[in-house]
Amino acid sequence: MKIDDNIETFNSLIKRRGFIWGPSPEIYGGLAGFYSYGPAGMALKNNILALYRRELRYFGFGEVECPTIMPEIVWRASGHLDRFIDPVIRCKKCSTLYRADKFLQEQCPDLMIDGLSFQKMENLIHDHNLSCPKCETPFNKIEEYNLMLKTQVGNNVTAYLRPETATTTYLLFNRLNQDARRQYPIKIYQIGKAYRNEISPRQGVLRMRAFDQFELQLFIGKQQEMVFEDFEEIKENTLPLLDWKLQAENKDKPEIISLEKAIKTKLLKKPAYAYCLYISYYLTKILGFPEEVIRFRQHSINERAHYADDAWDLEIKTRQFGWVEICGVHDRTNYDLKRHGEFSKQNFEVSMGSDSEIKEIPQILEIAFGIDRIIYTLLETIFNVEEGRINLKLIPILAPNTVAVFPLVKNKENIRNLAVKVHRALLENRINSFFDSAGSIGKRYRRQDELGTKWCITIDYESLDDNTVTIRERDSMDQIRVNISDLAEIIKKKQESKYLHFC
RNA sequence: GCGCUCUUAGUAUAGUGGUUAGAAUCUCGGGUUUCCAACCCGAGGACCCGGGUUCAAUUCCCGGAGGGCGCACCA
Repeated sequence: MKIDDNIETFNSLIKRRGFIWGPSPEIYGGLAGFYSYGPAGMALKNNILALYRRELRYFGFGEVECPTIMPEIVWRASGHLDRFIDPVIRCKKCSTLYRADKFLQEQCPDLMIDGLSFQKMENLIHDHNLSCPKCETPFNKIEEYNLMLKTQVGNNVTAYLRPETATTTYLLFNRLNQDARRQYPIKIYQIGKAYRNEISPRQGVLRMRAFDQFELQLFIGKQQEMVFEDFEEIKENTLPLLDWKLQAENKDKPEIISLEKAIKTKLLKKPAYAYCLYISYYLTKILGFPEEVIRFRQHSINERAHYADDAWDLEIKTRQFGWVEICGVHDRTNYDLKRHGEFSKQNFEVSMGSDSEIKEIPQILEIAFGIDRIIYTLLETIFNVEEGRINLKLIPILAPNTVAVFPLVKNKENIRNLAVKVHRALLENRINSFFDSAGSIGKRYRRQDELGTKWCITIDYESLDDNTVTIRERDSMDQIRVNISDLAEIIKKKQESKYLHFC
């Protein structure tokens, strides 16, 4: 079979090898914006999360998990109820849908539209005799389009599926404050599902209606943001930064700049925020993304979310979709805690240091990853076609199978038996080993290449005499011969040494 | 959500108003094979869903769902 190095080959691989399937439920035709992970995709996802959990212990983060459904008041306080419900107008004739506020602003650039009530916008549309640009028909009344999925709990209590995990983490603030014993900043993360009722989901898993988020929070004092101990350790690292000024000049090449310099030149205001950018870069790099495909892009002022003081997206360059945001780093100020303090009538002014007299509501810095976007962009980035061979260059600890074990030929019973024995022994050592004896040896290698398996172990005639096997490396296809008794240790060692040295 | 367009085995496709719906790859069984998708034998698997027209619909028409592209949307 001819294998082309193109995006179609990649797209079919994702399905064929059981990474991502959908839209689900496929047997009923699918519902747009919902996807399932197959065994390989789920193994990859779990491996990424396991790596992240391990790394975040190193950086001093704790993990929490909150309900995915929260009552209405939470979203009123967070601001999502206002911001996630869009006013839309529908043409009576062609039923084209427009965002009422954006449409008004476009038609009447001089008017101040932001913050107007639905009724006022409706009046304005009427007063200005605005009609559908396509067919000149007048509009219906303004309707609500709710980006949050609404549900009912118990006896008619209105609740919403969370559109982000972050807010649910903030609701734990007084508990976390107690738990942390004034050791600020409090570093906490949450991994879990979030839901958004996208108008028209596209681009596969990049815009799903149910997706996994991985959001890290720093609760931190205003002073501490400016004088931040952890910053000192990482300030010499360089990041590719594309600020909004460069963007305004229509440039898309980021400037490679050290964090120390970025602070000095006021490109970044706060060392603690710079630290967050670094963390997001670190977590991206350790998955095996090459530098060339990573950049940070700063949001312009009107692109920012309602809570943000500064915002940069970590973007990955993809073949299929251009630059894709996989992570947003947001300076949320004390907006969230202030609001939840007001709405819940709690006092979130706390002492963050040794002086009990000094109290303030903590600031929040947030690093928000979309896990499904990480997985898609990673797979696309490391997908390679080399001389007609598909090679998925996953780093070893992320690969669904750590190793695969083959008998060189399948019809020699003693070779096969030894291969099974070797495979079992690896499993005993809790190494994810996969056994395969179907087809030719070459075919089995190729199957594993498509899954990103770094090492294939083959038992041949020589093995029967001297208890050695070959280890074939995925990228070079070179083989080394080792003793069966050393195999598990060798694999474990190889696996560990293959990450942690990217910068 | 609008417009255009598409939807056939796991994957990528050919084709048809009456076909045993074809070839590739794939999967399974068997043979062969001393290391990179080889070969031989055998088997398996598909017309997105609903309605209409018709003696007969996978094929034509309408609607729905889903995908692609453009517009709009994307805290």
